[in-house]
Amino acid sequence: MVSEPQTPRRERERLRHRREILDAARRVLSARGVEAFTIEHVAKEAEFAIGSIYRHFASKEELIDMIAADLSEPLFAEAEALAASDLPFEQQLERLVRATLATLADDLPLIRAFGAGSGSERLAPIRARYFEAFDAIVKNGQREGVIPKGARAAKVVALMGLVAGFAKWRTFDALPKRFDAVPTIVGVWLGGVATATKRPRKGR
Amino acid sequence: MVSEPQTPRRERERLRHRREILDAARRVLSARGVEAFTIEHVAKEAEFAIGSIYRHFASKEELIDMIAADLSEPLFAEAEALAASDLPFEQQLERLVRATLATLADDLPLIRAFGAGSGSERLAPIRARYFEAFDAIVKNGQREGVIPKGARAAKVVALMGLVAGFAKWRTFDALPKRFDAVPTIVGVWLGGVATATKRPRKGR
Amino acid sequence: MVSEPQTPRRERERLRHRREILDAARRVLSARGVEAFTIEHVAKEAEFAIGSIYRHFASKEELIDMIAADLSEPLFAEAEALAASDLPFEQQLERLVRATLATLADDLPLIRAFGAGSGSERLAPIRARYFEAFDAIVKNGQREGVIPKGARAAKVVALMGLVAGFAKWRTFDALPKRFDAVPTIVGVWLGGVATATKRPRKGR
Amino acid sequence: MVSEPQTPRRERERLRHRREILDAARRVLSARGVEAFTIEHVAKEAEFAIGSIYRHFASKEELIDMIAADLSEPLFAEAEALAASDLPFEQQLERLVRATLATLADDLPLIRAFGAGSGSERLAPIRARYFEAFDAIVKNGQREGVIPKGARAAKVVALMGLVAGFAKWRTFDALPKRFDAVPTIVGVWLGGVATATKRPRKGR
DNA sequence: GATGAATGAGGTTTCATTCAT
DNA sequence: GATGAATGAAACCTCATTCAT
Repeated sequence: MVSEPQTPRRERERLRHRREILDAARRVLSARGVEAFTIEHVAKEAEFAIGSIYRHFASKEELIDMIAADLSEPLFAEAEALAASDLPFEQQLERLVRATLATLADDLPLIRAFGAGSGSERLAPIRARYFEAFDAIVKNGQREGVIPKGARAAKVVALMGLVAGFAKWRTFDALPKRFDAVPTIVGVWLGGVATATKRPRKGR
Repeated sequence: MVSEPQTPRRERERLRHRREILDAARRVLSARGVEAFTIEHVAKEAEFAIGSIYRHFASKEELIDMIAADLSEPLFAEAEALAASDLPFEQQLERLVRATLATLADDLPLIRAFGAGSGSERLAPIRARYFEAFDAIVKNGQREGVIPKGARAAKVVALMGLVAGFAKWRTFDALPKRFDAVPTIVGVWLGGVATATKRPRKGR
Repeated sequence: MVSEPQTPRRERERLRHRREILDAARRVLSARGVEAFTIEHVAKEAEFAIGSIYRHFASKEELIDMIAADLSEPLFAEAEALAASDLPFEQQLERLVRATLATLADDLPLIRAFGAGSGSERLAPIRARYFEAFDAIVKNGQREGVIPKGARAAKVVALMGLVAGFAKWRTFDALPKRFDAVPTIVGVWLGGVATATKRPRKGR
Repeated sequence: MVSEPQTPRRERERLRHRREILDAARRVLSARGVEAFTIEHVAKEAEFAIGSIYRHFASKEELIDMIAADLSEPLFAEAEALAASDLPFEQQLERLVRATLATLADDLPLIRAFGAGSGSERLAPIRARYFEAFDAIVKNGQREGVIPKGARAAKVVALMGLVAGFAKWRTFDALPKRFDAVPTIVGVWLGGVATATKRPRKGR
C-alpha cells in the first residue's frame, strides 16, 4: 500500500526553501555584519532570486526578526526543558547560563537583534519568552529555598545582565579568550542575591 | 596692554563650530535614531552646510565615534575624579554605578554606539578607558580590603555586565519604570564578589 | 433520450471560468484602482491560480481590454436596441444619455480604460462601436427632422463630449452629488445643434 | 557701478535647472507616455543624475503634478486675462475655448493629468482654478444678458465637457484632422444654454 | 487545464561624498 | 573655511510572466 504523505510535496518544498533562505541569511549576518546584510547578498548566498526571498519574507525587517526567532528557538526549548526538569536548581541555573553564553557566542547577531532599540514589535514576544525562561529557573531556586523570595524581576534582570554583560564584553578585549565565565556569573549572582537583601547600605 | 590670546581667534571659532556640530549631531541621534542620522539632518540641525560638516569630520563614521567619545567624556571625568577622591570605596562604587546608569538612560544611542561589534577601531581606546574607570574603583575596593584580591578583570566585567544589563533591560518592560537599580546592582555585586571565590560549587 | 449538448461540457466550463476571472478582475479594478490591479490580486479574487489567468488571457493588457469590452457590452446592446426601436427620437436620446452616464458612474475604471491614449489597438473597434451607437441615434433624429442634417460626426462628438464631460467632472466637486445631468445634456445639445448652423458668428 | 543682482546666482541656477528638468519631464511624458515615464528617463533626457531630480522634486508623483501645474499655467493666465478684459463676452468665450483646445492638443498629458481619478490632492487647487476661469467668463455672459441667469455650475460643466470631449475624441478617429471645433462648441453651447431652460421636455 | 513558486529586470528612492564657487 | 547642488552607486521592493509538476 502506498503511504499517505503527511504534507503535500509543494508545501514541503516550500518549507525547505524557507529554511534554506533563513540559514543563508544567518550566514550572511554572521559573516558580514548588519551593514552588509542586504537582500541581494542573502539571495546570492541562498542561490535564489531576489524576488524569491520576498515570497517567503515580506520585508528585510521581517527576515531579520525571523533569524532572531530562529536562533533563539533551541535556547528557549532547552531553557523550558531545564525549568521543567527535576534537576536541582543550581544545575538548572548553571546549564542555562552556559547554554545562553554558548548561543550568544555562536551567534553574535542575536545579541544585536536583541540589542536595545531594535524596536521591532515582532520581537517583543520573543524577548518576553527569553525573560520567562530565566524567570522560571529563578522561581525554582526560590522554591528550593536556595535564594530568598521577593523581587524576582530584579533578580532575573541581574542574572540576565551578568550573562549579557559577559557575552558582550568578551567580544572585546577585557577577558582572556578561553576564560570560562559561567562560574563567575553563577557565583556572583548567587552570592549577591543571597546577601543583597540583608546587607545594610551606607552612603548615598 | 592687549592680552596675548592663548589660542588665536581662528582656532577658537573652529572649535566652537566643531562643538556646535557635535551637539547638533547628538540631538539628531537622540531624537530620531540611527536610521534618521544622516549628514543632511545633522547639517540642518547645526545650521551649517553639508560641506562644512566634512571640514570638521572626515566621514559619518568618524562623526558617530566622536559623539560616543563626547558623550562618555563627562562620565569618564567623573569616574576618574571618583577613583582619585578619598571617598570610601563603597561610595565611589555607588556613585559610579549611578552616574553610569544615568548616562546610559539619557543617551540610549551611546549604548548602541558601544553596541557589540560596532566594529569601529576608533572606539577601542574609548572602550578601554571605560573599562579602566571601573577598574580603578575596583582596585580601590581591593586596597580597602572590602572585596577580595585577584581576578580583577572578571570582577570588573561582572560589574559592568550588571550595569549594562540593567540599563538595557530597563528599556524593555521587565522592570517598573521608577525602579532604582543602583542598590540591587551594588548589593548583588558586592555580595557576589565577596563570596564568589569561597563558595564550594556543586554539580557540573 | 439524452440531449445532445450544444457546446460540450469542457467548453462550457472554460467559458464559465473565463467569466469568473473577468468579473473578479472588474471588481479588483473598480475597488482598488489601476495601481493595485495586479494579476496576483485578480487571481486571489477569482480564486484561481496565477497561471490559470494566463490560460484565459494572454497578458495583463489583454485582460484589461477585455474588461473594457465586457463593461461596454450591455451599454452597446442597449444603444443598438434603442436605435432599432420605434421609440420617438427624443426618448431614444434621453435614454441613451442616461444609460451612458449610469455606466460611466458605476464603472469609473471604464473611463480610464477609454482614457485618451490608452493606446491599445485592441480597443479601436470598441471605440468605433461606441461612436456608432451614438451615431445611429443622431441619424434617427435627423430622419425625424428634429435636428438639422449635415455634420453628423461633429454633432455626435458634441453629444459624447457633453456626456463624457459631465461624467468626468461629476467625480470632482463642481456639481451637487445628486444633480441629474440628463436634462441639461439633452437640453444643451438639442438647443445647440438646432441653432448652431443658423447662428451668425461675430468676432474671431 | 556694478549692478546689484536681484537673486543670487546660486538661486538662479537652481531655478534654471528645475525648469530644465520640468521641460525634459514634459518631453518624456509627451513622447513616450505615462508607462515609460520613469525618473531614469527623465534624468537621461534632462542630462542630470537621478539623484539630482530628487533634489528638485520630492517624488515622481510630485514631478507629474508639477508638469500639470506648469502646463496649465499659461492657459490660466490667459483665461484670467480674458475674463478681466473688456472684450465682449462672446469673444472672451471663443478665445478661451480656442486656447483650451490648443493647450489640450499640444499637451495630451495634461488631459491625463486632469484625468478622472488622478487622485492627487495636489492637483485639487489647479482643477479649481481651471473651473473658476471658465466660471468667470460665464458670469460675464450672464452679466451681459447673452445667456440666462442661474445654474451657472451646470453651464460651466457643460462647456468644459464640450471642450474636453472634443479634445479627447479628436485624438481618436471620429473627426477630420483639421476640423475647427471652436465654432461647433461655442454654437452648441450658446444655442443650448439659451434654450435649455425654456424647452418643455417630453418623455422620461 | 490548473497550479503557484520562482524569476529577475526594472522601478523608486536614499544618502555619503565631492567640488566648483 | 563655508557653501550646497550634483552625483550615482546601491538599497529595497514589485510584479508580469514562465514552467515543471
